[in-house]
Amino acid sequence: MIEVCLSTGENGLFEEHTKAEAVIEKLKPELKNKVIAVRINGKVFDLSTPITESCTIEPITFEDEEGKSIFWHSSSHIMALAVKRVFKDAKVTIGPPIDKGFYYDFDVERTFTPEDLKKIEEEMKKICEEDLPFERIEVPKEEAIKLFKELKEDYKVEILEEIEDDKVSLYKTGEFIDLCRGPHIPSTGMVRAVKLLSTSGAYWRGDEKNKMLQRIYGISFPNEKDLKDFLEKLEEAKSRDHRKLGKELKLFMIEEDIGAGLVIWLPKGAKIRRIIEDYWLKRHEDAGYQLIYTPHIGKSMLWETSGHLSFYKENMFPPMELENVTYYVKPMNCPFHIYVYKSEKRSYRDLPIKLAELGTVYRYEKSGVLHGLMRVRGFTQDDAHIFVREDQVKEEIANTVAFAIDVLRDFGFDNFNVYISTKPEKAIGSNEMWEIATESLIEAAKLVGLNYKIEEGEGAFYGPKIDITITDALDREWQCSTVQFDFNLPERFDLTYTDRDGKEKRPYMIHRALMGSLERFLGVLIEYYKGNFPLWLSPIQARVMTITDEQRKYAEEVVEKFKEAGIRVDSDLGGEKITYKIRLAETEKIPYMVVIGKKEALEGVINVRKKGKGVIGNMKIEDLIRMIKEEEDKKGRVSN
RNA sequence: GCUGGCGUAGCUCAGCUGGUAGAGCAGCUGACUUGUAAUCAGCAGGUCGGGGGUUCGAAUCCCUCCGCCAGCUCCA
Repeated sequence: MIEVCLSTGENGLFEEHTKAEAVIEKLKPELKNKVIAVRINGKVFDLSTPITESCTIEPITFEDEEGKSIFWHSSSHIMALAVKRVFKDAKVTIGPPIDKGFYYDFDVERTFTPEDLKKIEEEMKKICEEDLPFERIEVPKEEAIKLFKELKEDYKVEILEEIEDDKVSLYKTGEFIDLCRGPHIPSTGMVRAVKLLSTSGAYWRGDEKNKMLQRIYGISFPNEKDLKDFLEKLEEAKSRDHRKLGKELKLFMIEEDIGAGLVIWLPKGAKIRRIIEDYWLKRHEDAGYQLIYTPHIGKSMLWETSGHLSFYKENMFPPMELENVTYYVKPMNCPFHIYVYKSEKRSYRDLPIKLAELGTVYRYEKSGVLHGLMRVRGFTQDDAHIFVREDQVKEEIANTVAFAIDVLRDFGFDNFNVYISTKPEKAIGSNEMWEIATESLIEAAKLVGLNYKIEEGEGAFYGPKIDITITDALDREWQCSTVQFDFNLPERFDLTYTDRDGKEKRPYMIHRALMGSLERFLGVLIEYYKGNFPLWLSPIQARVMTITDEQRKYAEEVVEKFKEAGIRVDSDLGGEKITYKIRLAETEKIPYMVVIGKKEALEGVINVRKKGKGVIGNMKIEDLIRMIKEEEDKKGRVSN
């Protein structure tokens, strides 16, 4: 007999080789049909695993992240079985769980149509009703290769040939056998709700040079309700899509006739941008940056020296030639900033020199990657380059990261992801310098209290970097802030300063952008706030509206007073009913609605309604002005 | 760029298997003068993304280009 404990506290004595599921059924019957797999001594196993020694078993359910992964992984096997039933010649490749659901890649003669998806989904439901067990089979690798060769599953053979172990595990579900590490749910009956979401092409092993396979994405749950909730959330997410809201709120447009990926800022969006720019300017001057302006194009020699023509050419707009000189539209601002540095002889006393610019750059992005404001071909970076001495590296990086975070917090962002990318295989600069720079980035992150992830080897060849991403409505991450160390450009452009000892030394350079690009930043802001911008960013802060024509004159006086107080106000004094005007203002997401009727005009007050909250009541004009000012000062650091 | 889907009025969308376009909102005009999320009536608005083809006839079928959406790849 062996003693088995559950992590939830129960324990009991069992025969050796009792299966994990039997143990759980005995000790904690309420978990039956809920437990997906078990963890024994830190490792995850199938429920059918026999227990061979005394141990503690931790049941894993769908509530656990790991449980979801297993559940969805098993769902992808079910999908593969369904596809094999519907399309006999389909070859299977890989099918992992993902963040929300699963996919499986198939090699098929023709692509899947939406009707095919329906058929496959129906077949999956059948398979779930059949309640087929997932059987684990361990075989020698050679035997597995032989098996998959017979089954003509070339991709599986290819994967097997790269596996080093002599023994591999297979999982059999119905007539479908897949090479798989496991673990899996006990049987297909556990999946009670399944929905196939989309198809797409995907390169075998993610390599553009390989054959394109057909991928099917799906989601599944242990009950119908979870699926319903999931689909509702998807719908909800769509409603906060910045492309939809941008159109509805008239913030920006991207017009086919003008060009893909080229953004037009409409008056209201432009207003927000202007507010952001003014704020940005002030913050940068306060932080010791010097603001500059540089041209949009530069001679090819510039880009040869910078290395862009050898490392970045495929992302640059094609050259233009006039008077025998070739020019390129700038994809980055750095070379220009470097020339500003070079415009004077620099002393060690001058450093750090911080040059900032809202620089508009153009990059060729493949048509398939364009995405609203998030990925465009022309955008304005809130760019800056900091030239420092070696002994200033740490401090300046810490300052810059803290600055970035502080700015993001003003915009209301509080949970972002921070990534620190370290030295890649191909890199320039000494190990020592890489270490100092990387260490500085890590220290800076710690100093500001950030949780960060290290991305090994993901740095640029010229230096390590720290990136801060913000998540959009559909949980896709977008990089906004970046602080990048550069050992390369100072060398290429032969930057120097005269040190205390009279010798010429090479400065280090830090590229940084806080918001990244104003376009992307606006996109992220729209989704984050669902279009309900905090007051300091609202293009219109208050709208004055009248109940009848009689109040027009008084209303105009009220508007004037708001304007004098520096509040962004507009008015709706037309002949429509007040209910209509209110509805309009609500859909336009105007924070404060000022209603003026007979009573208010008579008493010289205003009636105030707050968006989404309803009527606040009557007050003096000055009271609302004060309220607005106070709210404005908090910027995004308050939830509204 | 690749795979699939899609492109009809300013916006949101309808238009069955081919028979030369329709609604709501917005716009304009007029009436209504209204108390916190849609007052009524009338008018106007479209080379059905561009080009080519099949057909007696194309928004509808085919080809091609452009753009959009999802994903892949990329993202110095």
